[in-house]
Amino acid sequence: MLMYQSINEKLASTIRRFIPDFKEEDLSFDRTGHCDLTVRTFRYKVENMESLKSAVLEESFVTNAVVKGKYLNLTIDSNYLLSLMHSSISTTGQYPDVFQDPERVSVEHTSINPTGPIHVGRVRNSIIGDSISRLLKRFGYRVTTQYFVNDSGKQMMSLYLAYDKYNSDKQPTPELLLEGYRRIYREMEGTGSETEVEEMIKKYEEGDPALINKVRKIAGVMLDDIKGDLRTIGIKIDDFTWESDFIVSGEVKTLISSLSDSIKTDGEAKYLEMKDGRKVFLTRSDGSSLYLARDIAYHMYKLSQSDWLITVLGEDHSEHGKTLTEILTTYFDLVKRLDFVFNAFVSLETGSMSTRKGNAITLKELIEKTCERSKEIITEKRGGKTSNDEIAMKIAISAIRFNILKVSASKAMVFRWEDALDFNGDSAPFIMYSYVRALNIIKKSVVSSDIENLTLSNRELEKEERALVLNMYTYPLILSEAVKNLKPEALANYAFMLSKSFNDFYEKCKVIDQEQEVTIRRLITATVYKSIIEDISSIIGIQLVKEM
RNA sequence: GGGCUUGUGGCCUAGUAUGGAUAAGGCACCGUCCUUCUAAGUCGGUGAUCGUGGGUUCAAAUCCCACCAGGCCCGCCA
Repeated sequence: MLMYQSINEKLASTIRRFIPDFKEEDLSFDRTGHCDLTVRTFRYKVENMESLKSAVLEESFVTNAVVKGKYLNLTIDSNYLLSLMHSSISTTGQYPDVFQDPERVSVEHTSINPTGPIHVGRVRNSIIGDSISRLLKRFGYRVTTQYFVNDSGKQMMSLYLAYDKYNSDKQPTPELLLEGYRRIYREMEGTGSETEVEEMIKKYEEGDPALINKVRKIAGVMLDDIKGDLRTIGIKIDDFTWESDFIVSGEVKTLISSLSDSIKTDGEAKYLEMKDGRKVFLTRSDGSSLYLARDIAYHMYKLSQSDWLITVLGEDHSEHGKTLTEILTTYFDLVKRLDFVFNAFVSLETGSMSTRKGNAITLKELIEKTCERSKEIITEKRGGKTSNDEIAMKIAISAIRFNILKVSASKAMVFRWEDALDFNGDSAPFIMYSYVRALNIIKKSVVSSDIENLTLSNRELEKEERALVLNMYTYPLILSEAVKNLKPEALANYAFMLSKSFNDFYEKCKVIDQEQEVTIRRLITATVYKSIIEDISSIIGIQLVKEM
């Protein structure tokens, strides 16, 4: 949790001396160019705006106040804000400060069936989930990331069966498995017969240890491939749980019997009736369990070790999320916090992506092309000098993560190569480049060693400098909102806005070779910017570089 | 048919939770700025009935209702 206390809180309490029911939300940083911070008084009866103004002016950090209709427009002392941020960074190493929260949070994401390599459509879920988990860690929570591995359904059985039928004499590789998977689906579609797979599901469900071992071995090959791809873009998952574990351990059976008072039956199949009348099935009529039953068991498992569960799912699972929530709250008296984040799909201009159809753009492919493009640009910028592969890779990965994260999760995306390979404007390289500029200023400045002990004068700042300081000051608010709404994309958008603001500062306010007091102040400004960008980058997965 | 969700300049997006001042950016296009901390940058310009129609309000991109269009779901699949 953040230690930060904003000046808004202090101001609000001062204002309450005149307006007892004043709410902090009527105090906001101004984006229309009238002032720094505005007080809106529309909702309240204010007899004397002038006396409110004088009271607010008593706050040392308010340097000016102007009444404009129902608005009270304030100018804030930028030097004060800058010194707040600077002292936080020099004493604790970061702004805002943070303290460890004992609450344990579980973040489940990705959880794709290991029937093929991860593709651009799926990786959105991973990027959002990973960013949320890093965001909560930054906020002080104890976070565990989770992946639920489906090894018991039709898709997994088909993958295994295909290997067993066509390629069992060969060493299983992701490519070989994928080829067999596509082939067996074509055959099943052709013959219309799925009996072989169905029999196998039944055997699996009965807990046949030899079969489970073999299927997991095959699934493991694909899963390792997925893990490797995720690792490349900086994503690590702590805990992998296999669906079949809950079948083998008998937890699914225990769960179902614990629900026996509420369960209804259709023939031999067991289901629960939801409040809206929907029937949700837990078992088939042959007694085998269904995904919902196993996922309830999985959620119970996660609940046993966490205080707050977050599950990132594709939007096709939104009904499932609703069902789970209803079951956990009504039948298991869940009091812990349970959140689902749904992401809309990424499609191609030609339509949806599908591993089975083979028209998906894999993450590998995306990384490769983006990296190539990145190398090209570096070579171009450096005037033909050799490019640095490590820097190119970091730029590529950051660009990929940023491009996918920056769009709100609920919004459908169309993947276009031209957008993916554009490193201008609203992109990670823009932010990374601004960061390099800040580093260069700090590196080249001669007074940097004394920066810890400097005091700021009260001299008026340039417009661009003031704007940057104010924008940086709001970082903790952005961070808190992102946590509250589970919207890591807010940080991506903020990082871009802040970098744009830094670029304005960079163009207009020279740091080196100015009057010493000006140099120092601007150096501190650049240092705070550097710190915030490092902080955000570690959350949204931008891999900063020292030169570009 | 029912449910969920999205609709903002030519294209892409932010803002919608908690209504508040001339709707904020990016791409593309036209023009500007490198002997000064890296031009992957800066500044200026063109370009918006915020899907449509009603309603609530002193005030609506934001709240309510209806409609239109796209996406997703409505399985003893996962």
